[in-house]
Amino acid sequence: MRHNGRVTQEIGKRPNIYDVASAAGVSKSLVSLVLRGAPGVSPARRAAVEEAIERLNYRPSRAAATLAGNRSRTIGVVLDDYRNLWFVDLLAGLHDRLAPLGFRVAVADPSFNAHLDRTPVDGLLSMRVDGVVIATEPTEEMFAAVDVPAVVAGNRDMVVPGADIVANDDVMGGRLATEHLIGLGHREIGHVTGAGGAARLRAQGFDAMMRGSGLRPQVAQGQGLTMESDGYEAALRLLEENPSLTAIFAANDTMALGAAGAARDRGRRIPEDLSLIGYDNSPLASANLLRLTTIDGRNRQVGDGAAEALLERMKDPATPVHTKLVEPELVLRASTAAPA
Amino acid sequence: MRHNGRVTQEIGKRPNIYDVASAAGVSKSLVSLVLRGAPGVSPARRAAVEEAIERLNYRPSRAAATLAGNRSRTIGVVLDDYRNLWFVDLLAGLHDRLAPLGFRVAVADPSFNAHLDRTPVDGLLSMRVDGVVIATEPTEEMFAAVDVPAVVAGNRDMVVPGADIVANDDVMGGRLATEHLIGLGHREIGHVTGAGGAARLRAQGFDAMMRGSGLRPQVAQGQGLTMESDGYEAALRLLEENPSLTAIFAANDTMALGAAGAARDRGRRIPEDLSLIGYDNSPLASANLLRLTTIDGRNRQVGDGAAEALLERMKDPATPVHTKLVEPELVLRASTAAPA
DNA sequence: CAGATTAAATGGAGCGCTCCAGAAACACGA
DNA sequence: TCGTGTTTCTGGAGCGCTCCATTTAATCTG
Repeated sequence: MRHNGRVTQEIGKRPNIYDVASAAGVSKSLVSLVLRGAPGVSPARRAAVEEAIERLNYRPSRAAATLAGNRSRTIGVVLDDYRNLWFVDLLAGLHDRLAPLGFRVAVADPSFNAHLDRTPVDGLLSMRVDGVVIATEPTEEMFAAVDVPAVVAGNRDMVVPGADIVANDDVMGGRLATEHLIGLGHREIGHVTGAGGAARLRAQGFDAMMRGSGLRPQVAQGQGLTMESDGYEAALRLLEENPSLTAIFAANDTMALGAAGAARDRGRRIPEDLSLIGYDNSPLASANLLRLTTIDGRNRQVGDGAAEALLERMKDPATPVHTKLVEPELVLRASTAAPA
Repeated sequence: MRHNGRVTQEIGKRPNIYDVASAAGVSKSLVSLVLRGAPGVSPARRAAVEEAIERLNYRPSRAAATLAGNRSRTIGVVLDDYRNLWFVDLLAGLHDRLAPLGFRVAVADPSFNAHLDRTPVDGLLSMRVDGVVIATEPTEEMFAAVDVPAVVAGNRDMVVPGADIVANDDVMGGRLATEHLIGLGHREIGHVTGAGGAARLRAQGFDAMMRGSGLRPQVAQGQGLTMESDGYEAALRLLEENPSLTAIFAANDTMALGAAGAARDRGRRIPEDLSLIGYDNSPLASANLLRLTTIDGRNRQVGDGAAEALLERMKDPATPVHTKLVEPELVLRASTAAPA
């Protein structure tokens, strides 16, 4: 009723669906169908609506669509830290799987909480996301709030009840890295680890492989998390404790960078005097200065799997919770070689 | 009217503002005031409302708030590429300035376009952002669409009409880096540059400083943009063309990493045989392996300035367009030294 | 070619907030 | 006690969509 008398759009006002409808000579409902790419719209009308949209420079209101539809067609991703680049492929994987289905991806950063929001999840729930990907260590507070399908990406310490887990197989990756070094002939191998579930599992793979081969696992943990400086410091300690060490497996590429610094500072050339292997296959690893042999966790696949799990749970919330592990693979570069 | 008869919230339904209102024994309008942190609410009622919110686990609908208020209290940021970490400080600066005023920050990635959206700006406009920060090279299409206050962060090739520009002073930074090398005693200095406005200006600063000191500017541009491999390749060329080169200034830290690889491959130690200076003061620069002397563009300040400009233009859209340059500063580390 | 079936298009009723004009409650001096 | 401000609080009217039950148009079938 309010719109019946309107023939032209008032100037200075953003056009809405009614403006488009009257410009195209159709009903607002038809415009809505075109916007959502629904089937069962005649080509002629669809074209007319699209032309009107173009002509009016119309842009649909996400807010109205979300409110009316009671769903945002958006998947929220909780991120740790932008400096750790593993999330880039994760996002790409999520997007590739979700975009064709009309879903958007929205990122929430724990450090960027808005007024009243206690956790980044609050912000996402306020925007009525249809699902949540937790790509950080979950907290009690966080998952107490979640009432939409959720999946935890990456291996974590805490388990979120009701959430699927999709991650690369960190234990296997740790084993793979260690196996590679042993295969090269190394016997004195150190592992630089950090805090967090993924690092723990990688260490576990290292430990299992070493013991399985009758070798002594030597591990050093950085003071902090899994940063460059932690890798540096831990590698330094490793090298000090056992000067006959010929290889180091770092829990991730960033720590491997730190380990490379430690090796340089101790006069050890890579790979001649010390083999070094990282984890993540980050852009860093392919740098010419390092040419770092590493493990690729195939995070794009993890993103794809996370999207898959979310989609399934959105269709049927009663789907039993499951864990999906993506097989990691060894990426050979120039930082590992047979011991002298 | 629809809500008058409702005493308790139906189970399984998300509570809304009316549920909170009746639980707290106040009107929905009062709840709205509390939600927005408005003044002029008695402490007693405010507490009652907050208690009800807590008890019902109520989470306001952003969609409804945006729709009703005709504004989202959100600033959109268009990002280039997550791998280039300069945006991290930019976001932090934006957030710190904006969050206390109740604004959120939403990120749009050009590679992640949704259905119907031609540019990442479309997505942001659909969510009715109150302002846009363009932290990437703008395109014609992009700014044709923008009808909210906009600011371009960083120096770009294209000028967006009506948008303020906030950036670090790349020319000055280029001059600073070059001055540092000259001051150290270097005479044969090369510059590794890339595509894009910022790189061009940094090269300009390099050029000016070299000529001003009566030295010959030697520049090599990578094939691609400003990636590690481009830095590697360009530095290799530089070293080949002029073996007596004693210092290289790279357009950013990532390219500097590439240049460090080139130096290593040509048997040049840093800083003994070759001084190297980067730009951006990224986490990479502080790595122990590089200890890279670099220029800090103070992107946090840039973010702050961008927020400031947006806020001003939101208050008064007629504010004349202006450019704000943040003074960069030299960060001394171990990759530069006097020539042998 | 009438009747049945299917496809295409429509109008109304919300979704959950904000904004605004005005009502109610409170304060205070004459 | 009563005006007269000054706070504080309230109800109504949308915001621009989606969803759904219907209507209308097109197509088929014997």
